[in-house]
Amino acid sequence: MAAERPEGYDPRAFEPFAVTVDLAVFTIRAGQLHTLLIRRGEPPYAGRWALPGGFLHARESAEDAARRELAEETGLPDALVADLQLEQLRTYSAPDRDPRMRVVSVAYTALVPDLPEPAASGGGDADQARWTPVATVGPLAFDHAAILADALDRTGAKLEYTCVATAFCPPEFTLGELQQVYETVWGATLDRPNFRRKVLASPGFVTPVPGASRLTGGRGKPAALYRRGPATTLHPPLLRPR
Amino acid sequence: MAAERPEGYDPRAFEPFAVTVDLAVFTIRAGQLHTLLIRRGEPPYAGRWALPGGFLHARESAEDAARRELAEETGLPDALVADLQLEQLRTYSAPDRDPRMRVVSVAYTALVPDLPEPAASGGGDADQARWTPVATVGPLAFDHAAILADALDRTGAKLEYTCVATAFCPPEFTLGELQQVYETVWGATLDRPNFRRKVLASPGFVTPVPGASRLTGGRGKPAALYRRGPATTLHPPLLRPR
DNA sequence: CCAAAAGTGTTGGTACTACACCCATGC
DNA sequence: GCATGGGTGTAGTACCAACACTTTTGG
Repeated sequence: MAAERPEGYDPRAFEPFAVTVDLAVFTIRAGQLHTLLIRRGEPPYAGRWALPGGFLHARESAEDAARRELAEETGLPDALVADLQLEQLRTYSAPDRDPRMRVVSVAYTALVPDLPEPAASGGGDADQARWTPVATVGPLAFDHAAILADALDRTGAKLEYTCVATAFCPPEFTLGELQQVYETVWGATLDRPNFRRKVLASPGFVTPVPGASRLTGGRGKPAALYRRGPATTLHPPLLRPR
Repeated sequence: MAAERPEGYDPRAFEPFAVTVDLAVFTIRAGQLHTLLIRRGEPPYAGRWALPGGFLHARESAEDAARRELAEETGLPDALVADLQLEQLRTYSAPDRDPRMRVVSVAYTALVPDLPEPAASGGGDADQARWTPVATVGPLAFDHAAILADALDRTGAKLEYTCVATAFCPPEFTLGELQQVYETVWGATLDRPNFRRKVLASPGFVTPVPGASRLTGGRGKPAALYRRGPATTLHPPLLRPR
């Protein structure tokens, strides 16, 4: 309550916490949902895989910190990272989630198109960063397995009623590629004609690139290309099969 | 990234933050959506209304802190508060959101049935706590107006696809009362026969109390009574009128 | 009887599922 | 030609909004 708010910097007036961000970064590679993991070089959990993340700087919001960490981990230019899909997931604050000290972590979910493997961090203490299929993720450091599970749930749900699926695709994509995003994240197969109609019936979900087309599997009719549209929510929603 | 995680309690390894919870507590009184506000007794924002909230204790999760503050502000017994609807909204971390120091706040939304006016805090420095119609809320302290707006958006959306509406009702309620919850939060009128059918068609949303009935407006046929059912999500969703 | 609130029935339109079918390309 | 993937058409169904109607109470 307001009565407890500190009136200055008196260190007795509040408990000091460290605040971090953790990132669940998803992409689709070779028809499988992957997440970016880094391998810890120091205890606790040395050698364990963990979600990328880090401490908030002194005058930085959690979202700014998340974008900064994302740029560092993926090696993407900051300009590109600035308009990537980034959504606050939730905050994890169990007192014992970090064995060393009290750390409260704000988790974010990022959806990115297929990117090159992150450059090995030159001599850093995190010895590697790697895209890992979510199906093969083993035990993670801290409570990161729970964060990852929450992020997966939320991402699956968001596909139903928002346009975020396009964040997994390159700037120009085919409806078949967009459908594969849904099928991969949901682990379900969808009817192609109906998927197509629902997407095109949602105003602002995708906009056609006139005249452009691309062969996908080497064979078959070249598919028309689309770009992400201006809409962010999906009316009506594209519901998962039961 | 993991490399930046502190290896011990070295105060130079991380920026110290204060962590608080803020609560957007909603109830329905006399057909209007109300929120619980407290009046600040000290600067900054002395005399301004603010959301209830407070600092995390040393070994307490954000949700535990939110329930503790909720019990303190509403005067409800802890046992009752333990199973009230409480949902993490999001975390607010702008560097300047508190003029005195760096404070990161985890916001929660709570939905409660109609309660008595909170007892005046005996000689505390927060001089009053009061239920206020959301339509008449003026400027608030800190970024609490933004938190309240986010909480309203989320609550309206959650009514569509979850069963939380029953949290606004007493243990036994009529379908008319449940419908008023939707109409009040959404600011829309619904068709009674269709509302009734949708609610009863959602398995586990409500369970009938056999034989029980109650007069609502003094006149008219007494309405059957229902209790909250075991379900938490609504299939199919109960969508807002466009 | 009348007003008010609860509850039931019916109907027309919309939207969606599940298919069958046609088109364009590589081999 | 045939396999493969893109794209169109359509019939049956399920759902849903709108509104007419019946029931039960108080005055």
